Amino acid sequence: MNNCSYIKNKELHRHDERTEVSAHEVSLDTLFELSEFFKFFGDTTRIRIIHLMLSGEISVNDIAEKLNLEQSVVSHQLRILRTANLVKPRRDGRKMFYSLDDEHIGLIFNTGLTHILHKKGK
Amino acid sequence: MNNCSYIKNKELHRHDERTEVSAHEVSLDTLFELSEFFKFFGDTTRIRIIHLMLSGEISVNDIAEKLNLEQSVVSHQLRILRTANLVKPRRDGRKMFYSLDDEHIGLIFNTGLTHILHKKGK
DNA sequence: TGAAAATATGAATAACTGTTCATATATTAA
DNA sequence: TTAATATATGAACAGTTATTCATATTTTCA
Repeated sequence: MNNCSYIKNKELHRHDERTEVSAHEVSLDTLFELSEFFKFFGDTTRIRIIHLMLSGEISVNDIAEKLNLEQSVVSHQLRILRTANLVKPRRDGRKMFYSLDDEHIGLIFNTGLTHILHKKGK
Repeated sequence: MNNCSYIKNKELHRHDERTEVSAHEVSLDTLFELSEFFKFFGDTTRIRIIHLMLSGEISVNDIAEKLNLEQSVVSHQLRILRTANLVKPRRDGRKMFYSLDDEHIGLIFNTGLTHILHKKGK
C-alpha cells in the first residue's frame, strides 16, 4: 500500500469516545493522534532527516547526499513529513528547501535523545 | 513475523559509523536506536497502556478491561514494552502488575501530548 | 491432587510500511 | 523550444507488525 495511509488512518480511526479511566482526561481520539504522531519519529530515515534539519533548512539533494540515500527515498519521506506538517517546503529556483515546521519537533527529538544517551550511560 | 523482531532489528542495524554532518554529533547508531525507541510510542494500544500507567501500577486484566482489549493483545504488547525496558513487572500471587520503568517515559508522552493539544488549539 | 484464575506464548494472517525503479513534473538556461 | 537539473509521484514488492485463536504456564485454593 502507498504512503497515503498515514492520512487515511487518521480519518478512519477518528471518533468521539473517551477513555473512561484517565488521570489527565485524554480522549481516545487524542491518544490515537499521539501514537500517529510518534510514528513519524519511528523510522531511521525520517529521524536522520529531522536530525539534519535541526541545523536548519536543507535541500532535497543535500539530504540525499549527506545521508547517502536515493533521491526518491528522501522525496517520499519528505512527503510524509510535509503532509503531517512536521516540515515545511520553500522553493528557490528548481531547488526545494525543507525545514522543521514546529518548534516542538526538535524538543521531542531531544527528549528522546536524552533518554537514549542516558540508557547508554553517556 | 513475530514480535521478537523488535529486538532482532536492534542487533542487525548496530554499527560504528557516524553521521558526517551533525550539529550535535549524534552517531548513526544512536539515531537508529532513537527511531526504534519512538516506535514503541507509535502504536495506539501501547500508547493507551502507557497512558494508563501514568496513574501507577496496574494488572494485566485491569488494562484489558479498562481499554476493552483481549487479554492476549495486552500480554503481547506488554511483552514488547517489557523487553524494551519501558515497563517493569511485579508479581503478586497470580496477578502481574506492570508500571513504567523510567521517568523519561512519562516525560516523552507528555511532550508529545503537548504538541498534539497545541495543534488542536486547546 | 485437581480445578480455577491470571498471564504468557506460538503460529497464522491480514494489513501496513519503506524502498526500488521507472517516469512525470517543474524550473532554468542555452 | 530543447536539454539539463531538481524534485515528485505511482506501482510493485518484500519485510514488518498487530491481532486473533488456541494452548501452555504459573499460582492459588479447595
